[in-house]
Amino acid sequence: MSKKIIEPLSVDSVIFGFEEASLEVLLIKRAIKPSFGMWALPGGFIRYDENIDQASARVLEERTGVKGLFMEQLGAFGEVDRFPLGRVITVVYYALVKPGQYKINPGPDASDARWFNVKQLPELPFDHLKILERSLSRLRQQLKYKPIGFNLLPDKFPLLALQELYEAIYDVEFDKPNFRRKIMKMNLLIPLNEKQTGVAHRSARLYKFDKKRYDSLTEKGFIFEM
Amino acid sequence: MSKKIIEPLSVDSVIFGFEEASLEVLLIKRAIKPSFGMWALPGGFIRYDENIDQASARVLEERTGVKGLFMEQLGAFGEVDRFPLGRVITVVYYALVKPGQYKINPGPDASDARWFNVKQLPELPFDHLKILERSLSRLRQQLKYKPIGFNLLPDKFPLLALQELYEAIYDVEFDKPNFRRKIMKMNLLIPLNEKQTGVAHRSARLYKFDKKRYDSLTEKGFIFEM
DNA sequence: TCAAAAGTGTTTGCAATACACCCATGC
DNA sequence: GCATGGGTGTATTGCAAACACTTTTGA
Repeated sequence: MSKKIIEPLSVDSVIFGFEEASLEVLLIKRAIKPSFGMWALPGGFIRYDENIDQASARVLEERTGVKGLFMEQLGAFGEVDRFPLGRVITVVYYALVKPGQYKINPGPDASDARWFNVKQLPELPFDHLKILERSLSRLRQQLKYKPIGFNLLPDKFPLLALQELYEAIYDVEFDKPNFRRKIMKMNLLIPLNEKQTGVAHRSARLYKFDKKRYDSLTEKGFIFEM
Repeated sequence: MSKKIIEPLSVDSVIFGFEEASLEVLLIKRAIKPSFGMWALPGGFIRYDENIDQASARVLEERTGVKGLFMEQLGAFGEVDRFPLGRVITVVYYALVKPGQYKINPGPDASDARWFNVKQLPELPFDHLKILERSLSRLRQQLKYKPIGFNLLPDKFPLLALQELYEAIYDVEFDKPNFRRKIMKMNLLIPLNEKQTGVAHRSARLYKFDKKRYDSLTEKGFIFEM
């Protein structure tokens, strides 16, 4: 595979995770200039023989070890002076990873990588803060009418985990009984014959997302709405 | 102003208009190779001294004569073989124009330009059909919770025009009294002391969109929803 | 037996829907 | 007078919000 890159074009990734009931984003500590040593979004350049989706998927796999991560394009960012060393336009993707199914790898251009709570971000270089804010608002928007939140949860989860996910991302609180009913009425969850273990209270039933059912309902005009 | 361009990067515009109660898109007839003579989306290259928004705004003004058209970025399209003469990634914007406030100009690379009903499109070159479909679905999505539909109507319009706009774009029918009440309850329209003229029925009151009120309501957490 | 979360039941009020009806205008 | 759209009134229904309540588990 040729590694010849398209010079004025990069991809950057906003990787979201949900850990300890709060929304987190994966940042890398830059080991290259410019902005050496700063925490920043992971990224890379686009090669001549791959499309932009593939470039983004490659970067995501490099950093998380996961193939086929959920990702979606946010858009292109192209202020004239956004990158100090030259005119580089970047295409941004945001991605969602499930807890415990990845292995963080800083990559060749970074000395470290870790999760940051989206409410406690370090100073970011270039236009990365703007990119992150836009990703977050797109995520919030998408979550309202697409069931992509399941990509932030383990395959099997109790209902409260789903509720906490929405509460953390929108910074609101829901009534548990009502939330429960709303979700169950959609018929998008498959109840499992498994329960939580090791909790200091009544253990909850686990569910998994029924993607097939969602797809078939969507074809019939069903619209997911939170 | 330097006209030096960034070679592997173009902008394309999906310009929507609302004419005769149906949603239309502006296409140009290509007067350059490749795909000479085909109807296609208008576009151009990005210059070194402008950001991508500016590049898109420039293209939009070239074709419609209107400065400051409503526009929003759809995203970047970058299949390896999308353009036959070389690797060109394009950043797409969709724009909305009000009836009668523009003057169509094919531009230097086209021999003609005209509106096409989105349901009766000619054959399009490259990935332009995919781009158009994605623009349309983004437009439908955005229209649901942002009052951008007013950018497709004249400044002064009767309520039925707004209803017809939503009906045409979503291909549904609404109950007139209910639609009316729903809109009026939002308090986003300023009733004018003007009426339609030259219609063969009772003339309707005209309204204009109250952008200031929308902005202030939005700050307070109001969410527009159709 | 207490804390904490799981899970059920029920009341209430708002808002979308459906539809009957009268009003104004041009031909 | 009749066709066409403008515009108002009102009954019905469904559903989301609020909250009281019982159940299960671990410590």
